[in-house]
Amino acid sequence: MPLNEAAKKKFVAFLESKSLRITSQRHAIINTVFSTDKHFTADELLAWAREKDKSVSRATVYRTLPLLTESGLVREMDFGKDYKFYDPNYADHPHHSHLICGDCDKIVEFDDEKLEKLECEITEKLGFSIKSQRLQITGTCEEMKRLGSCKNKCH
Amino acid sequence: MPLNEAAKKKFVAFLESKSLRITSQRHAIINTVFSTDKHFTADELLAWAREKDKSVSRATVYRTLPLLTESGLVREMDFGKDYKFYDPNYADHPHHSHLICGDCDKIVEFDDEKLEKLECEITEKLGFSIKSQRLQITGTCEEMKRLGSCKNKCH
DNA sequence: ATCAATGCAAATAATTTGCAAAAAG
DNA sequence: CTTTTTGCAAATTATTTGCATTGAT
Repeated sequence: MPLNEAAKKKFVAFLESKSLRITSQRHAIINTVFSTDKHFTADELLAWAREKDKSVSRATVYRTLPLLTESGLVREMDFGKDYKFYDPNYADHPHHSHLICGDCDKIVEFDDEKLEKLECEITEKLGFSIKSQRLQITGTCEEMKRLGSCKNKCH
Repeated sequence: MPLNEAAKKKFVAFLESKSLRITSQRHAIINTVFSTDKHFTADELLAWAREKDKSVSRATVYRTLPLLTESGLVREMDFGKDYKFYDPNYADHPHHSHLICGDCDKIVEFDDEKLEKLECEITEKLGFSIKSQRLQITGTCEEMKRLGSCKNKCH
């Protein structure tokens, strides 16, 4: 998957706006993060970044992750495991939601305008204005129920 | 807040169905959990349960929590802290969502039929059938923005 | 030069677990 | 009696942090 140049540029601008430095280690981390659309863990990010630059340490990964989330380009996700996942797709799809297959754990991301509008309405009716949203739907694969496996939808 | 007898009965039935025992410590924990509508941490639950039965240990709390979530009567929640919260209101409102005030951290729970229906439709369109859902909306209090504090809505 | 960023190794803190003793059914 | 549950204390594990050194600007 090619590097998402636009996202990288935004993050570099974010760092510069806070007078933070673009070190070679951060370079490796940034390039890794914005060259995938997969959810990743801190551990995976460390391994991938090290393939590009052997000098990246675990501490630097853990120190860079909060910068990425603070910039809004990456979002911390909780899927009930005891470690966190990070989703790099908020750069391109700032409002997306997650559908998780309860059978095979595959995660589908989706955007839905009607949903977005409804959430906004509900929020305003309660006296707030919406800032952000996280929706996780857990589902069962229909294919799975009919055929005993969810080849098409879930693998 | 009075004990939610119905929820307690359901959980006791759940334990019996798995031939698990109703010990005095579990009694104290169950009574605590179903006598509040607040989200709580493991640590808080331990403190509260100990007020009822001094012999409850941290280990027992941590061993009982997964039983509560497995029963579906309590749900584990992630609000971005490094410890988990537990929500005892799924017994009475199995589909509720959370609206979090970004200004004062107050959490409002709400049910919405239209939302539920829409989520179901989206899920089916993607080839799944819905099993469960978690929605967290973060908002800004209107009162806050106008008056500089959110007395009515948020405190 | 200056000040932020690094790697390392040690610290932190929530949660889990092994085990021998206690209690439920 | 049998089997589960308990408390305790030690273990686990993701993440954080102090510090002396390095590197970006």
